[in-house]
Amino acid sequence: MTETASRPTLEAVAARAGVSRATASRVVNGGDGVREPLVERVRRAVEELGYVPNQAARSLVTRRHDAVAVVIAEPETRVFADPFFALQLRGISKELTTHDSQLVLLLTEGRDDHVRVGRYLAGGHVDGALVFSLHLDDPLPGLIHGAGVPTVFGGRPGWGDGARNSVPTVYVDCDNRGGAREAVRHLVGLGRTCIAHITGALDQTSAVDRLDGFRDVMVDGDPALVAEGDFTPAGGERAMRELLERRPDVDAVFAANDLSASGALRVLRERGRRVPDDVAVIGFDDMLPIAEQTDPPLTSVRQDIEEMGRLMARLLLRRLDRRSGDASLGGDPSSVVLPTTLVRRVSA
Amino acid sequence: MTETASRPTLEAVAARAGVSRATASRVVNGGDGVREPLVERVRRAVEELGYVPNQAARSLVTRRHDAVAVVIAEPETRVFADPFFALQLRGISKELTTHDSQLVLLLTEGRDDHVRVGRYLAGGHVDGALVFSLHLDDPLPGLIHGAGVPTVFGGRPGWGDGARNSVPTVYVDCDNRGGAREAVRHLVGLGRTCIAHITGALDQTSAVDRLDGFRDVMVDGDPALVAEGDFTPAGGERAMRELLERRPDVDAVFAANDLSASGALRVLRERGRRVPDDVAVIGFDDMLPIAEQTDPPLTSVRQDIEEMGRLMARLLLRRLDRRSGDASLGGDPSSVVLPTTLVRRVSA
DNA sequence: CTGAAAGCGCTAACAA
DNA sequence: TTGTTAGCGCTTTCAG
Repeated sequence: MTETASRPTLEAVAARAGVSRATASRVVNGGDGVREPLVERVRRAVEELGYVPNQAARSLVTRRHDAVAVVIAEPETRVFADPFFALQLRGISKELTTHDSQLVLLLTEGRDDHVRVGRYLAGGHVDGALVFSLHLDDPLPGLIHGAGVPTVFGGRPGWGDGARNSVPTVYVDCDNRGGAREAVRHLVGLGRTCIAHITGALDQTSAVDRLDGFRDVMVDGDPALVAEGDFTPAGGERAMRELLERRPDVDAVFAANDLSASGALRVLRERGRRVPDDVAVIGFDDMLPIAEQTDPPLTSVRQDIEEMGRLMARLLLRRLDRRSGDASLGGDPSSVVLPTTLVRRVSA
Repeated sequence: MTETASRPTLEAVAARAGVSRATASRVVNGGDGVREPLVERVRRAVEELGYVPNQAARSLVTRRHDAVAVVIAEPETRVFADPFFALQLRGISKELTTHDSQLVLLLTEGRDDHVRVGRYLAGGHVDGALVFSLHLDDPLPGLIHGAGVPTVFGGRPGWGDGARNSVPTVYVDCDNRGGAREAVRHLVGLGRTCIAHITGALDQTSAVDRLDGFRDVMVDGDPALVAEGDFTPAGGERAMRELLERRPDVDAVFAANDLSASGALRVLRERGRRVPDDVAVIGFDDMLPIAEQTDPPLTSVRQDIEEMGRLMARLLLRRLDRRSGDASLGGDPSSVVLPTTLVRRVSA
């Protein structure tokens, strides 16, 4: 035990099994085309020696890394108020795990970080990237494209559905616009006549899409009934105050997410408006720890966030497989938009 | 542009700069002992070619990976209600970034995952590990120790401060016990006489330590004034109800974290008890998005979570540096316990 | 079906 | 100070 504790190599496994390194390698990588008895012997040797392949050596020759970068570009602290990313990560992690791929997390906070991330991706350390939280003016997509790494985006990027330099953009998103429409229609169905919207941060497509959904239903709505928020509770409060000032007769609010809805709720309570009697409120995301804990519990548009994460990973992995020969899987995967559902609670 | 897009190698850089591969390597790795003009030439070549070192090749010979695993072992969904992990991750990420180290995220959900993580760590893919959220019966520490990877734990592990097989356990935690004492003393100072405690999940040391702190102050307290929670709002509600039933005269509550405090607050409101007039409430963590959003805003024991993450990473990196020669840095780093501060808001 | 041998791109002795 | 050279551990033709 006082020997050098260096881990056993394939060489050692081969020696112990009485085969060549090549055969040992074949067995370790699936064992196709090796006769059963040998397979068995190698397996045993692996077991006994506690052999684990050296990923570095393997990558050096295969040029695969079995690792995927997850880039979260959120300069604001929003990330932390919102369980959103944790859920996505969980979904991604689950999917990657089943494919024996590792998750390399890249958090960025400012301009410098972008450069760093770009370099890292260009460095060929990972097989692909999953990228979140793009803002409209984000330099990241450019850097990523330059790096030439297969990428799937979380949320529709701001540059439109089209191809970008002949590489089609693949993303996973929920039906923000449709979900918003459903929420507003529900308010209409409740008999509300003065329906307002608190937007999200309008440099993100999710906020824009939800606003569009609102307008789809409220054609000819009073522009004063739209107040700009930023997805935070504080933003929701501010917007709600504005709204109350501009249109005291407001009887319903659709907020761009649960967090801003919770802010709105607080202002309404403070002003003595009863929810939902005086003002009905609907959020978006159906983030359980928020929606269920507000007073009153929040009606919200649900999106399956963990599933979105899982799907992103799956699309990326499929694309990677396709690349490395497995031509079977049909064409290049394309973007996916997941449906939403309205979850009714007390607030509307 | 239609050429093979394979990235340039050191060889190419050397050729372009008119030096040997060794010299090019030296420059890329800091350039010590290379004469200025050559350094300059190599730098330029790197620039022009857009050279990025192949990490796999480098690891193969150096046996360093410039990567650290972060293991979050939280089978419950608590992770997502709580911005806790996101904050720690941010701290860790910042620190790792300044050391050019990568963050490999390992999320585990069940027994199988533990095995997988153990194998991964044993596989020598990373230089070290940062491990969170241990529960008392967790098999992970054993696996990790077996893997022989330098590790720093987040939160005091359950097996005591001592060494484990001659390797001292290093962890970073906040002063849970002291913070709890301060909170309870504050309640006493407020003139409260019937002070209750809602515990966290008692299979975690943080919950046990906070309970101990409570008892430090409330020696001879009525055992009926301690109700078991689990760090969730639902657990907090349940515990609060019990408490109200067992001791209707309760006039103060110290909850093991903000989430359970928020649950308690809800029950108190529902029962018509005014906070803080009838019952004073204190939480723990001072998680802003929670503590500031409750009604009324929550007095809480603050711990600097991001700093804890940063510190964990720093300790680990120092240990790694020490290992690889840099003997300068003094002895092996030991555990750190960070102080807490009581943040007064309205609830107490 | 199996083995021998040639590298993948890089660092680190060792020579010059 | 710089260059030469020998691998790091693995996969993958190519013979046998």
